[in-house]
Amino acid sequence: MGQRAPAPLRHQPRRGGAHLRLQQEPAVRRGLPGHALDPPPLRQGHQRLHPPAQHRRAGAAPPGATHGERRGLPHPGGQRRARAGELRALPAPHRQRRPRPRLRGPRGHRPRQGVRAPRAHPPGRGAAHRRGEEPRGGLSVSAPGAARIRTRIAPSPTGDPHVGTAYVALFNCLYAKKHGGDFILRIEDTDQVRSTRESEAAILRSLTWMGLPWDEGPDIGGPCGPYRQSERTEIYREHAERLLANGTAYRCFCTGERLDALRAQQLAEKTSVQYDGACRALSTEAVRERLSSGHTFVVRLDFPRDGVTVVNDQLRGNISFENKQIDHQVLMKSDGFPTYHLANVVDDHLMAITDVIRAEEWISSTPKHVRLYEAFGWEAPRFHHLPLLRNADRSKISKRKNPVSLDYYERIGVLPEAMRNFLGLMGYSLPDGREVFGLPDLLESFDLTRLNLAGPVFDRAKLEWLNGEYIRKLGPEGLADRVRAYFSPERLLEVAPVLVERLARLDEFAPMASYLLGGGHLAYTHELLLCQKSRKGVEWAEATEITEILQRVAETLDTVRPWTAATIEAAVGQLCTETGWKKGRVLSPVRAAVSAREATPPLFEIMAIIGGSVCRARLREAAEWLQAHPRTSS
RNA sequence: GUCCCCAUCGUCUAGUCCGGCCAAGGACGUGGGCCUUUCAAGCCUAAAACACGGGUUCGAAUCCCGUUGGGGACGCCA
Repeated sequence: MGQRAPAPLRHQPRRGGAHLRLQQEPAVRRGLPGHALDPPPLRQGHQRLHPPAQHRRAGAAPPGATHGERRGLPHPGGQRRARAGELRALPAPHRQRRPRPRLRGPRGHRPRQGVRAPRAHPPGRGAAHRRGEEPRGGLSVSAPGAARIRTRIAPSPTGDPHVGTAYVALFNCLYAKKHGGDFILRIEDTDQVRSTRESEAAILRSLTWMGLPWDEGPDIGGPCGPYRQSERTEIYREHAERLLANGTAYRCFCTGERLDALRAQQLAEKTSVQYDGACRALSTEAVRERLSSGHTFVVRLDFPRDGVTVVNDQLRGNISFENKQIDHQVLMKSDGFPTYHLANVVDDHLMAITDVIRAEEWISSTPKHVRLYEAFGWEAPRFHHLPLLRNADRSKISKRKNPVSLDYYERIGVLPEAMRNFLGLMGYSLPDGREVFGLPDLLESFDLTRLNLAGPVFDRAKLEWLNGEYIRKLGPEGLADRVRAYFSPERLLEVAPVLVERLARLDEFAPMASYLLGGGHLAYTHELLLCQKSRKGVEWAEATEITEILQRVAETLDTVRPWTAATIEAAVGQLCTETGWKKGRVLSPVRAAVSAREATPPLFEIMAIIGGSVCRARLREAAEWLQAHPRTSS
């Protein structure tokens, strides 16, 4: 796939990439109200295209496999869907992945309460839509009762585009395409303080670079828009109102100070840390009084103390949580914006998401989401929790221990197809053991239940080997093409201004621009990083001090957006005032870290050219190098 | 601390559901060798793992229980 185009999956909204267009039939209408969210049936002809995958885990059957099918039992047509509907809601042990009920939860008690859906079976999504709850914009992808598979990636625009986002996006995209469905991009910018448009743009750019096309999103629109949560606040407000009205949520007037004190106390007492429900007991009058006197408040989700809430994870089976362990989550912040929990449930419902495929870190808040679906009277989507990418020390992947920005990998010349392939190797494997493969190969046998649930370490050595494989496959002409795109005219023009005054001959351009254009590893030395040269002579700084400076600068630069010489200078300047560090003390090691040279064009200009993701990575790399190479003597 | 998830070479993994074909296979990395003016690539080769303890069974990497270890969550972040 690599040779044909840099991004084999063209961005073709509503049509899917050419290589991925396996099934594009219209959404199938099911005539059975009340079961809109039954595992959607596989299309006619699906079996021809894709022989049934072998499902290792009973509880993780593909959409369309009913209980009976999973167990290899006959299923009389009439009963079949109803039974499946029940099973979706019941904490029934048969749905578990393991052959025999593996009871979870404390003391191995079989969960009995908590999942309330089965009795008053909530109206299916179709019914809800008919009542006028269809997404803004009217158009209906999800016709009543439609079973078209819809997945989404919902990044938060609060920083660099994250490799974990790409990982989750990959599997969402594959799952949707495998089942002939839609893959939606939604921007979760409900954190007013940290969200930025620059970050959002960078995320869209990187996802496009990755070659994972979405069918609906903030840039291309779609029938369920807007796809930016900050533009949907009215929707959340209405929904919060509904919960307040039906008593599943309540207003909380507690101050931040009270909450902090409460948390501190609970920590000291070593009990579980959660809200004590004080405002739950507030009388209507008390609430009215506080409201009229202008107190700010948040809306919290009420959770009964008794019982158990069961989350059915498609990859893990049933997971039960004692309700008393679950906090009364804030749903609406005092700024009127929703928290992730509310926005995500409301949007997933309104956008007719059938399968929530997200990172494992969400497992523990899923019972809150389950409760929210119940509180609204909606049927929940299927949940699939992906393992977390890890650092070499097996902690959750983080920028402090690993470059995590997609922009970084693009800048250092990782090919998007290699990145996709590599991410596809994280926790996943093809049945035949192939390791070099493209999206079409992945799709052919794609089955989420093949995922290895242990968190995979993101191993750059293997990524670079894979990238080399792809480069070799390019051949000389392909390589020339790619390099031309990599050193694009625009990119050269960024570098030209700082070099134009410093060249005697054109051939000096390449060596002088190497650290500006490339992203690769720099060779650090103690002399470079620790020597502070001035008129007074040479002074050696302490490695620990320089390490700290480098780390603090990297940290400060994390949030700088847009990335320009001026903004970088301002941020570094501010850091210096805050810490009392002298500029010269800071700038010299920063220059060394970022360029591995003693002399360069003006520091902030070259940093702007090098790019934020690479600068931050180099600062951290240099700091790490210093820690790993303590200066013994001289 | 509480709750939850996970557990095969240093790393990515196959095998686990349906126990015997596994004295555990492949890949990255590492060591050695071949090829080659050199390097890379390629080829050959070596070292390298079923966390531990019980149980079930004729038989356990695979099923059950426990322990240990790792991770995540416990925000008016997502």
